[in-house]
Amino acid sequence: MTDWNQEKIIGLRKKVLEHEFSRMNSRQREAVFAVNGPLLVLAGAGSGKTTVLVNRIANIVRFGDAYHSSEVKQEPDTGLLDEISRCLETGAPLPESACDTLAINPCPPWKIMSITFTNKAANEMKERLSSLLGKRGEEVWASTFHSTCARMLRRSADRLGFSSHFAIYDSDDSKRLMKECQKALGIDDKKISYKSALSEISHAKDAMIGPEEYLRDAGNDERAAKIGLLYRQYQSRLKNADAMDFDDLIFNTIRLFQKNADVLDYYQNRFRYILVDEYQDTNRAQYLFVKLLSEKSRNLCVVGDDDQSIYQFRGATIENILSFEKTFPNAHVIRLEQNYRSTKTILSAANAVIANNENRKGKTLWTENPAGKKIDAHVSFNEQDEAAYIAGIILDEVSAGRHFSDFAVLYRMNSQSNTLERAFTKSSIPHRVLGGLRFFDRKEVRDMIAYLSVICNPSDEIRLLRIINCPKRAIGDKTVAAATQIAAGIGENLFYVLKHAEEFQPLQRSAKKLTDFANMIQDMNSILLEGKTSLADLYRLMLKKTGYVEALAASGDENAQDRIDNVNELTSSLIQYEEENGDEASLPGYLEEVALLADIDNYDSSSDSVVMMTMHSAKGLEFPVVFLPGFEEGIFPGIQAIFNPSQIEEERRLAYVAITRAKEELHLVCAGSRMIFGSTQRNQPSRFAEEIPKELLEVSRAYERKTPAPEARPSAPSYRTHSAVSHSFGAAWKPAAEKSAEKFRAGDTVIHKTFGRGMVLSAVPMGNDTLLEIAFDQSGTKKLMANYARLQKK
DNA sequence: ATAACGTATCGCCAC
DNA sequence: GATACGTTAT
Repeated sequence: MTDWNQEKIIGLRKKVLEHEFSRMNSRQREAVFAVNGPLLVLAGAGSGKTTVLVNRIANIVRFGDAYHSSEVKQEPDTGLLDEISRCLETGAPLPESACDTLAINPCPPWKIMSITFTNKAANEMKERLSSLLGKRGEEVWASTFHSTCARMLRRSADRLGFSSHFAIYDSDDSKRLMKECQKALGIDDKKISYKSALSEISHAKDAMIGPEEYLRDAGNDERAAKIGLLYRQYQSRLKNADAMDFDDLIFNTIRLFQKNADVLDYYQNRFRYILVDEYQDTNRAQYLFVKLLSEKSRNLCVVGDDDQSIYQFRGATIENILSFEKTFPNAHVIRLEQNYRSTKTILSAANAVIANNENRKGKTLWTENPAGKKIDAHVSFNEQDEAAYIAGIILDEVSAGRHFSDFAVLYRMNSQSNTLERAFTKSSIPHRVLGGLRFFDRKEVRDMIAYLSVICNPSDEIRLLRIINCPKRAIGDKTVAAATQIAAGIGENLFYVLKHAEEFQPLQRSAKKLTDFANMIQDMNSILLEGKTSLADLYRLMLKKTGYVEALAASGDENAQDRIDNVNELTSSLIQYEEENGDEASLPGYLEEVALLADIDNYDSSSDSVVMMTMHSAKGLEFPVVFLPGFEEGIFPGIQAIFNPSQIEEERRLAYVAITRAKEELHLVCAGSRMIFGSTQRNQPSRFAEEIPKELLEVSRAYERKTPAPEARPSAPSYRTHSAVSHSFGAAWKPAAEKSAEKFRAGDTVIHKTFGRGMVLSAVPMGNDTLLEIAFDQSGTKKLMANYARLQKK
């Protein structure tokens, strides 16, 4: 092949690749083609980072490093070259054979690891990979840190003295376990709360400090020494229960790598490319994990935004992103600053707010999108009015043609959701609340999970303790304490003691109850091990044997039916899991999935309802209209952050995340007074609202929306005026029950406050309300909800 | 010894 | 406002 030919082929190849990824901007393409070596992508909100990640993987799988390579594998025959040129001209997709010819060092998909933050993001990644790469896309390892580590640990669990089906403890289990440890060591919760102990231990694990080392470091510090003892006890109990907590998953994987060169070597060779999303939210241990894995290949790509780092409270360190270039010499850095999501107004507001932070890399997002509406900053009287205000806007805009699913309400803390929810229910606005009490956090569901865990692994003491007397089996605290003590004394696990209760003098009295219980668990364990029964059937059998549902029904609990429904709902969850995983399905597998589930994972954007969640959960999502209630000092920023500059910066980043979720419209709402933790507080509007340039805002106050009440004065309303106006304000918006009596039908002539006179064309009942189609004399035909359109019949 | 009842406490964000 | 604990009734 002549030099000339080679050059021509390389040139053509570049053209083809650029064409293949032509839907992206040049910066994004740069990231897609920068395949080898460390790469840091600083991706602002809405700059298309998921697209970049997915396409980068697709490029690696299909073309390898062809874009930057000067190598030419073989001279393609002229027929193929002609065909490629034709495709370039017409924009037709490239034949697969052409990809093969052009590719240099393409990478099999299973050699690529992509780590995301939530399962939802991982699934989205998998879906987009499948649509881009077909079946090959499914072979990419795309999951969260925790599931990736769990997967690796199960393979080599024996090296660490765990079984391959070890249990994963979530924070509730950890909490229970820590309380047991405190009890065992006689450490008063008032001196060292289980919370502070757990958080200390979590930090220690993040720094890769084990219990013994921690105790050594404690020295003369009495408190640290006690925590060290708790730490040691906690870990030894976890080990005995064949269980790991969330932090252990990362910690133990790193230990596994450090102590077993062959294992590390295997994974270093196996994964040629590693990609990490949301890198700003990784902690030290996660950084170490990624660093170890990529040491050989050096092909590490991390994507993140220092301005969106909102998990420092749980150990994420912004250092990881700020010092990436130092840690990985010759790292390539690419900034994505074009935003495709929001209007100019929203983006300017976000930029203005985040500019007040000191500690950041600094970047300014821009967009080609239109300026859009001004940001609505509204001051309402109290939290009920705030909720009513939001409900009112939603109804107005739905009447004007928006869908309920266009709206999101993002709040700082879950406890804010109640008032909002009540207002929505009252106005029959379909809505879903994410977070708060998750399905899998409900007591009865946790009980069922505990049963399944114990059936799977009877040495799981924490779960065993949870269910031993639930439903009531007349096994009391004293008996349990005695049994636990015996177990510790003879070095066997609790289950063994229960099973052989007759042999132990102190347990004589309750021996039968204990052995009955143990036998029941063991029977089901045998059935599980036989492997002939489906998980759903095993679960049904378990319900029958334990009599849990009957006990619930007899309990007289007013929510009994709900709880029974939840217990039964778990059957569907098991069936679904089995369907999705086929032969791979296993009880430990199911339990792992459940343990690593985040509530955002259940978010399904397809149903037409308003979604409510915390600002944290909303990271990575976008909505046409976003409401941010509680935009007040003391709520957001939260009271605990106000006197701490670094926490204020984190809150401000959260504000930045929240604001940039909005595509078209943003509403900042605050309340002049609010009931919080049982007492009424009067909060100033949030400093973050003050940081937005005035010209971007459209400020309104509650009394301006309605007919101004004569006693309402524009500045600092007294408590009296406030309550009076608040009442009339609330009443004006509260029409659901009263007004629905007024029925409209086709042919009626009506008057609307803003649209004027019109005639009802059709009336379709919808839930508690009626959807009206009205032809207005002036403003054309509109669809309105009868109860909220404030129509007058003529 | 166990269960039911009443009282004190404490609140965010999440894998 | 729920949940964890301590107290009392069986």
